[in-house]
Amino acid sequence: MPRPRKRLAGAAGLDKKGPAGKHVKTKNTESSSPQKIPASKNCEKNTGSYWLMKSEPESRLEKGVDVKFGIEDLKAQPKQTACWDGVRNYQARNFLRAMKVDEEAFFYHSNCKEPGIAGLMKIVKEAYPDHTQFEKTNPHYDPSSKEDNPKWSMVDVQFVRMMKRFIPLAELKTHHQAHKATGGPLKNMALFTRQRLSVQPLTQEEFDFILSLEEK
DNA sequence: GCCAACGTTGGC
DNA sequence: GCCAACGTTGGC
Repeated sequence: MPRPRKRLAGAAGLDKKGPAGKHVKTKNTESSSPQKIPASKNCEKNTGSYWLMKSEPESRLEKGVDVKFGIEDLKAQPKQTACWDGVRNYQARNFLRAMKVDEEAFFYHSNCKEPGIAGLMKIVKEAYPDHTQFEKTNPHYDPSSKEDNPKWSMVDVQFVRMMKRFIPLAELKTHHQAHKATGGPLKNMALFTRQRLSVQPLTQEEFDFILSLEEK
């Protein structure tokens, strides 16, 4: 996305930085399907999908603007809430549009010294137009997007908690490789099979397995 | 800083 | 519509 990059925007009107855009900008075709995530089908609580969203925790200038936005930055926002702007990839955008309030997402640190999952957040506002696409000085400005038909969306996310311990990418990769060989929950994890996708879905099994790693 | 992966652009 | 060139993502 953009790489994460993102910046600013406060959620709900505050203006601070939001999570940044996380990665991806790109435009693919609108045809990427909005995805279908297995939804559970009942009406209990939390039957929705799980997500993983990437953002860069270390400073990096993009068009002169620092796109840093790590989990500590989210935690520091008013109400520990921020908008996730800057996504400029159609497939990632479609996942943003599929998110429902209260669904949980891992906050993944990318393009940094130690990449991996830093914590948990939840969706507190469903997709709405990403205002940064219309701001000429924003690193993710998209001159092809029109106000009356915005191309890009964002959601608001709220910090839930840090992982009990940071889960490094290298560790996830080790499990992914073992699971590919002998079967296991991370066998098809998007982090490895859809390498550059900054917003991605996780199955219940993937989510639960990753949470179980906290105890090791 | 290098570079592999992969999405986008644009000539034809 | 093909595909080479190019730009971005993001690990290492």
